[in-house]
Amino acid sequence: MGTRESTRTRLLDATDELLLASGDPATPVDRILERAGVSPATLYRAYPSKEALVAAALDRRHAEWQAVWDDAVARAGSERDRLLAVFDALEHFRARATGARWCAFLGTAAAYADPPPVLATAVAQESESLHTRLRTLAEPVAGDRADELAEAVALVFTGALGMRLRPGRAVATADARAVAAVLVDAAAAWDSAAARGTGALGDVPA
Amino acid sequence: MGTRESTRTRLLDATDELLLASGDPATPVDRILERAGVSPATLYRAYPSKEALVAAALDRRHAEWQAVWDDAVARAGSERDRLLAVFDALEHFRARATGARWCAFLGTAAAYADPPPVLATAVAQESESLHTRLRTLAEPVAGDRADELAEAVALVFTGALGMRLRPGRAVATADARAVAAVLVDAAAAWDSAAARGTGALGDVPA
DNA sequence: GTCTATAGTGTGATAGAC
DNA sequence: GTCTATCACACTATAGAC
Repeated sequence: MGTRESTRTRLLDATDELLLASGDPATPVDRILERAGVSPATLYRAYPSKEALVAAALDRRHAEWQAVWDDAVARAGSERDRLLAVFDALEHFRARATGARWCAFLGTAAAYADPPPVLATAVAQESESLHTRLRTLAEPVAGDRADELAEAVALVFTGALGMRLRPGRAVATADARAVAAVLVDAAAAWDSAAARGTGALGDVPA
Repeated sequence: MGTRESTRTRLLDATDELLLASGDPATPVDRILERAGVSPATLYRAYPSKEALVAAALDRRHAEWQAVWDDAVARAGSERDRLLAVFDALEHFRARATGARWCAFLGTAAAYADPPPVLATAVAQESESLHTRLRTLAEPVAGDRADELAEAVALVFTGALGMRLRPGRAVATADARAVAAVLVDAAAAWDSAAARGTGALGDVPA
């Protein structure tokens, strides 16, 4: 399929570094081509459009993220820690060479009021897998209220990413994890209270 | 300084609707000019650049947001509710004619890896005032740990905005408020425990 | 034959002259 | 308010190098 270092790989690397990690949605193709050491013709034989290239880079990034997250879950020693492992994974993921300015997927979603289908799909897949996995990990902790807890953890997780856009107000991953831990423990209390058939502190207002 | 409906106002209105609310950072000037019924020359006599116009629109939006937030705080009946009023304000603010796709300020921050100074300033002002106000409102509830609680509320608030970028996963403002309420109550427990001179449940890890 | 280099096209934008 | 200079971008087409 290619030379020694596939041109596709070089294109994906350049896109990952220049566009996704830097979080500059206006990165022109020329800079990607230059960095990849690839000519325009080669790009457009490999991918039908710039957006398709970006989508492919997002897909690859997603797979890497899943792997990092899996490892973090595997290292965790309790059900509570397995649910919170998403924050440990984030710390590892961010520490890589191509850690993103805030989030490659949300950044792509933010760039388009009406995203091209190929990008909408890439973004939606990450959001879906985030929810599905959190939902699964929340179940042993929160039982019937796993959906609620998964949403709360996703909220804090997404908040930690978004806070990086606020100058001087980025939140340490450990702090976000601690905030989520309070929610996890509260939910665990609801759940065991429910198991005992009583209501508990957090029977939310409206 | 203008005709009957100042051209500046019409430009700001158009920018607010077309660029900030729709959350499309690539909105061209032409569409703004067309909507405002204003000629290019007029724009560039009023503002030195497109970015300066956007910054002015952000500043105006910020002032409106502050007013809505002030009202919500004034309507609240307890210190706890005054801190959580930021979510009531968000609900009101979003319900206006020009409610944003997710957030006009974070959207601007996301659009540029290295924002033009005039925009960086507009964005930073909103983030600063968010923190300062939350910090002040958190003090009666959390005492010494007001900073921590303010950061946690900002985290959930920003998370609620960011979740709107996840297709099908937007979080109801009321749900985000309920999540924040759990954190507020936990912090209040820490604070009163501290007042009694004991440690409490949430003595966070690292 | 896959790739590079380069030149070129169409489009649409910012900015400013008239 | 019209009109235009300049530019940058996505993408294509051609011709040759390894």
